[in-house]
Amino acid sequence: MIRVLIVEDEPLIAEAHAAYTARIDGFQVLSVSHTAQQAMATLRTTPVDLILLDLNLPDMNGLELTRALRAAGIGTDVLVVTSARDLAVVRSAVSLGVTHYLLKPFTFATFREKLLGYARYRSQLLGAGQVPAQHEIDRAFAALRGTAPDSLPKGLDQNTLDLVLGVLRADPVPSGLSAAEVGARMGASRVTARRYLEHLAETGQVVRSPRYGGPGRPEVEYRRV
Amino acid sequence: MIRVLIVEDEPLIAEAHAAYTARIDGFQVLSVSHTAQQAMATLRTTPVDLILLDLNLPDMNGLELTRALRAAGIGTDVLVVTSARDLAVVRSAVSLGVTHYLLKPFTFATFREKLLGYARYRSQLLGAGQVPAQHEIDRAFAALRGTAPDSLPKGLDQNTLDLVLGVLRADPVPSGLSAAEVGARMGASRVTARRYLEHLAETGQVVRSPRYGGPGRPEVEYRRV
DNA sequence: ACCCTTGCGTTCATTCTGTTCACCGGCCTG
DNA sequence: CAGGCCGGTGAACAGAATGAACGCAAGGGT
Repeated sequence: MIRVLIVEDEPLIAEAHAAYTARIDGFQVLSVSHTAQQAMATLRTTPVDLILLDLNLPDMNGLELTRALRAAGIGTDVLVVTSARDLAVVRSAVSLGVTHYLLKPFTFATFREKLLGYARYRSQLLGAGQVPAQHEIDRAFAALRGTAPDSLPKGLDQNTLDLVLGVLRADPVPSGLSAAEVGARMGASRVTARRYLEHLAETGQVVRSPRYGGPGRPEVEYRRV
Repeated sequence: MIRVLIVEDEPLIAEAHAAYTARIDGFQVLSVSHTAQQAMATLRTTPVDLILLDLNLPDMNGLELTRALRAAGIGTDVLVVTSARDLAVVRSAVSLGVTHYLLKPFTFATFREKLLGYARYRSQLLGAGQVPAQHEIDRAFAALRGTAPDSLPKGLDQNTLDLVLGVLRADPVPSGLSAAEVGARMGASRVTARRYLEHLAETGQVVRSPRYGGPGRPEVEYRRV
């Protein structure tokens, strides 16, 4: 059982994370802290395996808390949960040894994927015996970081999805593209392009809007957000 | 150009690592330290991107040096090079944010693989723009940790792998080949060809892309990078 | 109102994928 | 030398992803 400490100042969100964590086999929420001070105190008295850490705390930045932990010789693994889309923050987090970096908002599937990746890493290192070989270490590192992608609904293919996204990104005119245009540019049919565009629309990565003008039914154009 | 500091007490080995590093495109050996004190002093005055760190130093354990760096707010990335096959050491290293853990003795191929993995991680994070999305962070983490092991996974044979690579190289059309085509050209079944092509794809030596056209499910074509 | 035009949204045959499982040959063991 | 095991292969199969075809929806023109 992996013991988890949740550090999050917003009570509602902390509650949500706790509920998420409890739903995953092998994980157990040990405690919830709302400030960095509180977290430090808890960690001094209670053995914890993994910290779910919000970076935005009232009394101290989450990265500083991590640094303080490391300085104190506490090597507990940390999973950062934040809405900070800042490259410098990501790099700092990596250098401080956080196991994963999860951007808010996230779906339960994404959340679970990260926790399960951590569980894999853990079991591989613990189960490896006393004399790990290079390839065992590699496997453990890969389990830690190599993420199983959010599984797509049936009928969709990751390669094709990447192609569609590539076409949308590469479009010089940011006004949007119709399904037929996307299909032509990626070398597939309108039907296929549409399937993926609709998926992207449903998952909020793209917006649909009608394009009026000529005679006939208006076209639907898709634009990245 | 990635600036590298080598920290290794044994002069001969330090020299070897420096030579290895210099042989890899994009890496530049900035300095060599033989003690932790020396390394600290160098880092205070010189900007360094990556530290190749031997754990066994005369004046201080390498992990302690790393912890001291973090405590001092120095987030330089660290690649640990050691012969310590100790699980606790590996876990500590991870929690302190080392990018890779390389067991001595190693071949040049293994060494280069780790450095190139780091270079991939770096370029992905730097090139991502200011607003990374979750999947971009995931890709960067995967590049950092997803390693291609030297030894082939079970079920694969070096001779067959060479054959597949030969077929891909000999292809006059550089547009890519399907698994069935590769299989036919090497005199093996599609299933076998696919096994090896997928391995090559996972280790980044080959890219997969769908090939659309007529009715029916699209083919996957594999192309060397 | 009415028709005309044009693209949408869906269905379904088609083709290739991904996986499983039995087989074959070599190697170690008793 | 028999028997079991293991690593590598391919035949067979279930089903996944695509596009041609088609009826209908949604605009403009008169």
